[in-house]
Amino acid sequence: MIYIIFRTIMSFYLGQLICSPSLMLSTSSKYALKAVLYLADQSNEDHKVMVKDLSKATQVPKAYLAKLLQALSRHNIVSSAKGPKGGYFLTPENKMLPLYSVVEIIDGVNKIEMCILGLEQCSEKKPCALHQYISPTRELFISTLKKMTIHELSLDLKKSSSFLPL
Amino acid sequence: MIYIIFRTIMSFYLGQLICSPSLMLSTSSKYALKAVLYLADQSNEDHKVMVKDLSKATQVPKAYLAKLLQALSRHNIVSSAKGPKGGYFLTPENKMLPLYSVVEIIDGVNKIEMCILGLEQCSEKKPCALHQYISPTRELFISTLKKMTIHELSLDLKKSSSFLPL
DNA sequence: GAAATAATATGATATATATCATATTTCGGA
DNA sequence: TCCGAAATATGATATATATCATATTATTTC
Repeated sequence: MIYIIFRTIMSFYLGQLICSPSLMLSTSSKYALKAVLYLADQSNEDHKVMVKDLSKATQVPKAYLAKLLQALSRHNIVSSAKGPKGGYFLTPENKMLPLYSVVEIIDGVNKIEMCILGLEQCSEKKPCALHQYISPTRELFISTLKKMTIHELSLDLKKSSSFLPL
Repeated sequence: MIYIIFRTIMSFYLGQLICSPSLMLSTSSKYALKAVLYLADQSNEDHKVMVKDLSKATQVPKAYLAKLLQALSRHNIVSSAKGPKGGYFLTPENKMLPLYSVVEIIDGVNKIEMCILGLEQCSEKKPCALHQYISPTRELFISTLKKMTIHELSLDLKKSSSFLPL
């Protein structure tokens, strides 16, 4: 309670919210990516991971993560098995998928490709004021997400050139 | 009401929310940028624009826009005058500011520069799995926002190489 | 084939964000 | 110098998003 009040005061002082989620991706997408990353590193057909453990490893609330994983599973981005010895895992085929697939399912294509100002009418032919300047960034972002496969990322983790999230 | 139900069903079907805000920037930043853009094109010291009119032009709810403008005004990103003949406007100095200033005030630096997975511990030295791949995009994004001045954008509008939002 | 396990499905709640409403201050003009 | 216009400040409400809780279904193991 006191914390909330403090936060509110500080927020006003700073003219912004504290500890708000970062830009670029939605919180949901971030959570999903974290989970997929963990699965890429730790799971396979013979070693499935339960939401419970995924939740601990990624610091994402269990039930919320479960919903995200269900969506991914429904769209065959991740694999799952019910019952004892069950859990989530990634098949080699899953690992070949680009990160884009994850974001696509969670946030949706429209969200990813939408004009930066959120203008429906904005297009190459009738660009908004920011369009031409932001286009390179957007294209780089999207092509990066499309190029990077889950597998690649897990290789980095194996050779320790990157680290798993807490 | 019916609409809400329809939306919910469709959302479930698609596995995602419909018409959700785009990525990259927060809705607030988008609104603020739209307003600033309009001001850059339409206002000067002798021709101030009231929130009411800004609201109409940008399709942003009046009271919400007011709050955003107040924050910008408090931080001298935009100028304002109270009373009759008052309103918001941009001075030449205001126009020299980069778009980054707007986003900085509305979303905050932390939000802009935060790790894409939202990991506090992520850094050059201890990068998360996405860090190295996303860095170019992030840097391009930030440098673009820092380079583009409000003035530049208004020039585009004048020579009609871009269009004002509805 | 019964019991336990874990994903799936669904609904309810909390929090953050966006939106609305109203009071206060400041300024210009009659 | 008083009235009205407009920004400012603040609080209240609604909506979207994130979080929690529970019931259902499928699968393994004994």
